[in-house]
Amino acid sequence: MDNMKKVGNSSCSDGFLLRMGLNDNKAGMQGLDKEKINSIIMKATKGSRFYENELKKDQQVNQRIEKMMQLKEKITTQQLLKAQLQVDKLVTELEQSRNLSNTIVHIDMDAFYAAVEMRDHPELKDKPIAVGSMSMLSTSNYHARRYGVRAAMPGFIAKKLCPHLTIVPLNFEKYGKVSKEVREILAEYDPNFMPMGLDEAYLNITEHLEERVNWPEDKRRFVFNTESTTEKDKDDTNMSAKFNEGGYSSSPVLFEDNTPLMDDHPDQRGQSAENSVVFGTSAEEAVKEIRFRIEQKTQLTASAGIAPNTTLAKMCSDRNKPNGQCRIVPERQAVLDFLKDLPIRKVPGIGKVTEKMLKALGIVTCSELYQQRALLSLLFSEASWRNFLDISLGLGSTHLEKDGERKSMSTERTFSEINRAEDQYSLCRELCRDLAQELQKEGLKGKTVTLKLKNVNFEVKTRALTVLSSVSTEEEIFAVAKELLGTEIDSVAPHPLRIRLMGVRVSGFLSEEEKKYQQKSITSFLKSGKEISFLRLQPAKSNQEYFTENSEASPRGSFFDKKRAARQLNHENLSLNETACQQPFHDGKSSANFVEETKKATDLENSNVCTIFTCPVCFEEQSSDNLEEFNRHIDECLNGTLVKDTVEISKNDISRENTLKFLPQFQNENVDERQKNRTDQLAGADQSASTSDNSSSKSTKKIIQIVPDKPHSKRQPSNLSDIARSVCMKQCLFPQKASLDNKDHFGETERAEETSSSCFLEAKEDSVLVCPVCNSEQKTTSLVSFNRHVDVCLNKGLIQELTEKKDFPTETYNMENSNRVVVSNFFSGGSNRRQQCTNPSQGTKRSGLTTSQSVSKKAKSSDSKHTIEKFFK
DNA sequence: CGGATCGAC
DNA sequence: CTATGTCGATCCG
Repeated sequence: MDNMKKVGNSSCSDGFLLRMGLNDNKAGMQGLDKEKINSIIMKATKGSRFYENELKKDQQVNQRIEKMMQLKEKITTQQLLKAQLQVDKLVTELEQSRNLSNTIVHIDMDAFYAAVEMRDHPELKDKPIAVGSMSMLSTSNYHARRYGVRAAMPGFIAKKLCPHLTIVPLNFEKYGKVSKEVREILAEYDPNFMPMGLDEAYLNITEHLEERVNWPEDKRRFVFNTESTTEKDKDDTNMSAKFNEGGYSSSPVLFEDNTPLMDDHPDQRGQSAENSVVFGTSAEEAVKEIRFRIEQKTQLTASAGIAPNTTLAKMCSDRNKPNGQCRIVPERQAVLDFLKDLPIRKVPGIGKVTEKMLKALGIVTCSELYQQRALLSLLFSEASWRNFLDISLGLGSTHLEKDGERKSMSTERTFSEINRAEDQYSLCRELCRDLAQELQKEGLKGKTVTLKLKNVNFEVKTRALTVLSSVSTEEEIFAVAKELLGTEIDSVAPHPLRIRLMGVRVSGFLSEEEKKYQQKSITSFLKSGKEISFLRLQPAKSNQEYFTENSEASPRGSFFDKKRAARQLNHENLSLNETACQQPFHDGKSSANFVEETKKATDLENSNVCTIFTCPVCFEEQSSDNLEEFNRHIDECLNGTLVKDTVEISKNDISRENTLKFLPQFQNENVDERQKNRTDQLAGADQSASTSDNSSSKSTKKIIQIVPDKPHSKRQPSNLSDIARSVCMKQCLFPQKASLDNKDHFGETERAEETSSSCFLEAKEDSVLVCPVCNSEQKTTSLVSFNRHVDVCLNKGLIQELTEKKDFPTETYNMENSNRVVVSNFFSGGSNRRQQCTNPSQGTKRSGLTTSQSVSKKAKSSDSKHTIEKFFK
C-alpha cells in the first residue's frame, strides 16, 4: 500500500531524469555536478511539448506499476509458496543445463564516433566533443560526459550544459570504414563473430583458444606500429605526431589492468623484442591481443568482456570501460559473484521501464531478482519472468546465433512540422520508395504495411494493414500506406494532421518456402487451408472477391483466425475498394486521393457463372442456389459437427503441412506488374475469370465451389474457425486449384493458366446477413456493423471453446487472481510455447523483455543506422 | 492481426 | 533564434 502510493505520486520528473542518465560524475575537477546538470536540463526542457509527453509516458508507466502492485496485494502466501515450488523446480533444471564451456567475448569500442572524430581532428583531442547535431547527439567523448553530455541528448541542451562543446556532424561512411578494419581483426579469432552495430561485436573464441594453446610464440607476437599505415592517415597528415603523443606509449592497453600480464608465459612480455610484444595463450591474453591490434590498426581503444555466455560477456565489457577488459571465469560461483550486486539495469534487455517496475518491487540487483523469483512468476508474463530467472542465474546464449531471418523492415524520418496533406502524401511516397529499395536489396516481400506518425506533441500512433498478396515495390507499399495515411488525415479533419515524424514499415515476410510457392492467393490457400473470400455487400458498384491469407503465425489458433476474418472484412473493404464501396472511415472527399487517385478495380465478369454451392461442412453439393436455404443447411451441418471439430484440429494442421511441400510453383508472379492497388489483390481472381478451363487441376480443397464443372474431392473442415469463416462468407467462393494429392502434377505446372479458376458469387441486392456464430439474422446491411457483431460473437465463442479444452494449462500457474495469465497463454498460442523452450545451453530462447539478444540484426542494416552510443556507465 | 511499448544503439 | 532519433522485436488484447 505504501508502495503504491509512492508510485502514484512519484514526482513527475522522476522518469524523465532517469532517462537523461544523469549519474556518476566522476567527482572530477572540471564538469558539473549532478544537481547542476539536472537543473540545467530541467530548465531547458520544461514546458516543451517533448517534456509534456515525457510526463505523460511516465504516468502511464506509473499506472502500470500501480496495477502490478494491486495484483501483488492479492497474492496469498499459499500462492506464493506454490509458485516458489514450481519456479525452484525449474531452477534445478536450468542449473543442470548450465554450460560454462564456451568462451564468449564482447568487444565494445569506446565512445566510438567521438573517438574517430578526435583521431581525425587532433585539435579536438582535449576538448569536450559530441557527435551528432543540434537536435540529437549520437555520442560524446569522456570529456564532455563530465558535463552531463550524453548520447541521445539533443545538442542544444548539451550546449547549455557545456557551452564549449564542439558538435561534430555524423560521418557514417568513415565509421563504417573503421568498423570494417576492426572486423577484419575480429574475424581472425572467430570467423563467425557477430557484429552488433558498428562499434560492438560478439566472438566465440572457444576454438581459437584451443588452437592457441599450441601456437608458437611467433604467432602471438605483434609489433608496435609507430608508422601510420592506415588509410585514415591519408586524410590526416598529422597522424604520426598525434599518435606518438597520445598513442600507444600512454595507452593503457597493455598496462592498465592490475592483472598480471602473463599467465602461462610469465615473462614473455619482458622478453619480447623492443618493438614487439608477445601475448599469452589464455583468454585474457587473447583478448588483450585483440584490443592491442585494434588500437594499433585504428588508434582507437576498445573494451571487452569475457564470459561463458553472451549476456555475461556484454555486462562484463561494461565493467572496466573505457579501454579495459574483464573476465568471468567459467565457474558457477564466479558468475554468481559477478551478479550479486549488479544492478538489473545493466542487464541487456532490461531498460528504463522494467527497471522501474522491478524497483517498485524492491528489486534493484540481480540477486534480489533471484530472491523474488516466485513473486515475479506471478506478476509477469511467462516469457518475462523466465527471462528474469535466466538473468539472475547468469544464464545466456553460449553460442552466437546465426542471423535469423529478419521479421520486418522500416524507415522513418523526423522533420519540422508538416501539416499539408499534399506534403504528407509525397513524403509518404518517398518513404515507401526508400523502403522498397531496401526490401529489394534483400529480396523481401511482406504482407503487412504499418504507418507510423508522431504528431507535434510527440504522440506516436501506428496504423497497420495486412493485405493478401505481399508487397515490395514503392507503388504497392504506397498504395497501402496512402490508405492508412488518408484515414488518419480524415480522422482529424477538418483540422490538419500536424506531424513531426512519419515512418513506413513492412512486415509479415514470406518464408523461403512461401516465396517459392506463394504465387497466387490460391496457392496460399492450399497451404493454409484458411482462405477467406468475401462477397461485397454493396452490390451497387461491383462484386469483388477478396482473399485473405492466413499466416503461419498461429498454426492452431482458431481464435485469431476468427478475429482476423472479421477484422479483415473491414480492412479489405476499406483499402481495396475505396471507390467501389462505401468508406466507413472516410468521408466522401477522402484525402487519400489527394495525390494519387486510386485506380478502379477491374470489375470481374461474373454474370454468367453458373453457381453450385457445396456445403463446407458436409461437402454435399446443394441443389438450391437460394442463398438463404444454403445458409440454413450450413447452419445445421455446423451444429452437428461442432464437437468433432476441436478434436480434429491438430490432425488437419499436420496434413496441411505435409501437403505444402508439394505445391506447384506458379509463374504469374509478375503478370500484373502493371496492376497496382487493389487490382493486384485480385490477380488471382482476375486470372481465373479468364481461365475457365481448370480441368487439369484436382481440386481437393474446395470448400464452396461455384464453378460450373469439376467435381471435387472432399476436404475435411480443418476446424471450427474454418467453418465459421466459410459460413461467415457464405456467399463467397474459394479459389481452388489444386493438386494437393497429385505430386506428378508438379514441376510441369509452370503455366499460369493452370493455376486456378475461381468464381464469384453473385451478390444479391437483398442478401441477408446471418451471423455464422449465433445464427441470427442481422438487420444491418453494413458490413462494418455486421463484422462488429460477428466479432463479438466470436469472442463469446472463444470463451466456450476455452472451457472445452481439457488440456488448457489452468493449473499450471496462478489462475485465481490473474486472468492475465490465462489470456496471455491463450493469445500467444504457439508463440508462447515456443519461447518456453528451456535449454540455456541451446542459446537464445529469449523473448519478452529481452530483445536484442534473441534477434540477430543484419549487420548491413545496423551499419546504416543512426546509432547512439549507450549512455549509462 | 493491430497498436503500443520496450530496448538497443 | 529553434531544437529531443531510428530501428526491430515483443507484448497485450
